[in-house]
Amino acid sequence: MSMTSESEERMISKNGSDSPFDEANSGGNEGGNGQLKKGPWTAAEDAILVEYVTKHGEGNWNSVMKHSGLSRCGKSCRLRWSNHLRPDLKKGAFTQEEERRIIELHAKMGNKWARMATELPGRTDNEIKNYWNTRIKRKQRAGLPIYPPDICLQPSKQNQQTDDHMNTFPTGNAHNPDFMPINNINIPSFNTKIFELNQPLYPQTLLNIPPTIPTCNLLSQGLHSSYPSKRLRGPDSIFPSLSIGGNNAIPTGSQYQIDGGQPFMLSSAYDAQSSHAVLNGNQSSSSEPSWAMKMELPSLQTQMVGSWGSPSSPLPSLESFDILVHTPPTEHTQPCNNLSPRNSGLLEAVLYESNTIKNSTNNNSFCHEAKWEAYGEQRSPLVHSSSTVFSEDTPSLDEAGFKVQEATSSRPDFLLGSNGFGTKDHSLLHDAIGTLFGEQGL
DNA sequence: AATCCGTCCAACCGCGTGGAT
DNA sequence: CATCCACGCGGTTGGACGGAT
Repeated sequence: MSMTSESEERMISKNGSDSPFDEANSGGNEGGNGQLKKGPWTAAEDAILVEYVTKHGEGNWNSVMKHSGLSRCGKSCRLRWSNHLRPDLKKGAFTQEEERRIIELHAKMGNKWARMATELPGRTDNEIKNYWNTRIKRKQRAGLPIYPPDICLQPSKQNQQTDDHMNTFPTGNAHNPDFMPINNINIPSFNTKIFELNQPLYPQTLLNIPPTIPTCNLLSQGLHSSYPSKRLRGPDSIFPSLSIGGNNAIPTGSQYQIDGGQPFMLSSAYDAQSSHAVLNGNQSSSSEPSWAMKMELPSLQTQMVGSWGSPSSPLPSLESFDILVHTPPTEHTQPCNNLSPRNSGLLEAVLYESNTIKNSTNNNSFCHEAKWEAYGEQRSPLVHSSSTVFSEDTPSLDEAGFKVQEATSSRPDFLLGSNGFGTKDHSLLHDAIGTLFGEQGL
């Protein structure tokens, strides 16, 4: 980008007074010297800005800077206006209704603060963002679920009733903090104890485990933004589609039981017609949120999608990774055309490769094939290896107090609640990488 | 009383997008 | 078509504040 006004402003602010308060602050204006002021706004500055905007209207913020006498950049003016000076702003703490709305909206949209703000009259994106960030931190510390189950279930019902994309569960939640690694949330939080714990907070439907929990959302988080937006960036745009859906890891209709509780089905939105079903926004948007998993499981999915899948993750591209993973079993190596370079399958691939190496060493590779065949489909090792890895190598989930009983068929454990790379998974990963680089002589 | 620590929130920063030229 | 520019979004930072030690 060229030297925009913002660039200029950055230069100025860096080269200019280091302290936003050096003087200026007496009235806020430095006007003449060309240096842009930063830091807190003064009442005088506010007054100037309000007067200017009242007179000339919003927009053209750089001209505000030029003509109002404020030595604030246009961006700063816009922010100040929209976050604090706008007459229609609602001040004060969020009401309970607003809080609930925020939770609902976040469940639907993920970190789309600006869009959420449009649904909450008088509230700003910054306000909502701050609220959410503090709230989520608090909940994470407390080991509580981010979403109350009833709210999480809502979009499901809506989805079943309408095709309205606005009602779809977020598929762009790779950036959703809720799905980021939550190290301090223990797997046991999934059992009913956590629900009891939550009762005072979310008195409704806490034990109302949905009869049908799709797997697709687990995998699709962060891959698509379902609401119309002219600004698709980050996870919304970098995952045009992943091929996981074409190789759904969980057999459709598998039934599971948690701690002897009510069995529930794991249904997959994947079907033969839509090989991208799981990760395709349309498909996933028609599916339900797997609230329980998202809330409670710092699972492999969570780890990978939330952290590894993050656009900011300094991970090697798939291309570079392909250099590392150069010997996948051919029969499992479906062309993975849809695999984004930032696909969360990266870790899976590492684990897969490691495991493959290990097992080939131990003449155990046959086991992988058998297991995959048990899933009834061909799958890309880049996508599904972790299921094999974890089903083989991950110790019993019971250790973490999270017991999942599969009623009908084999399933990838990681989807049901790996312990989110706890100690053992870290060692597993370490082991895997060690295997990859060490045993392969790299 | 002093210090530490966590929370809240205003503001900043980097970047992407779309319109204008 | 390329470039410039304005705008907006989401993430992050840093200071103020209050409670705990």
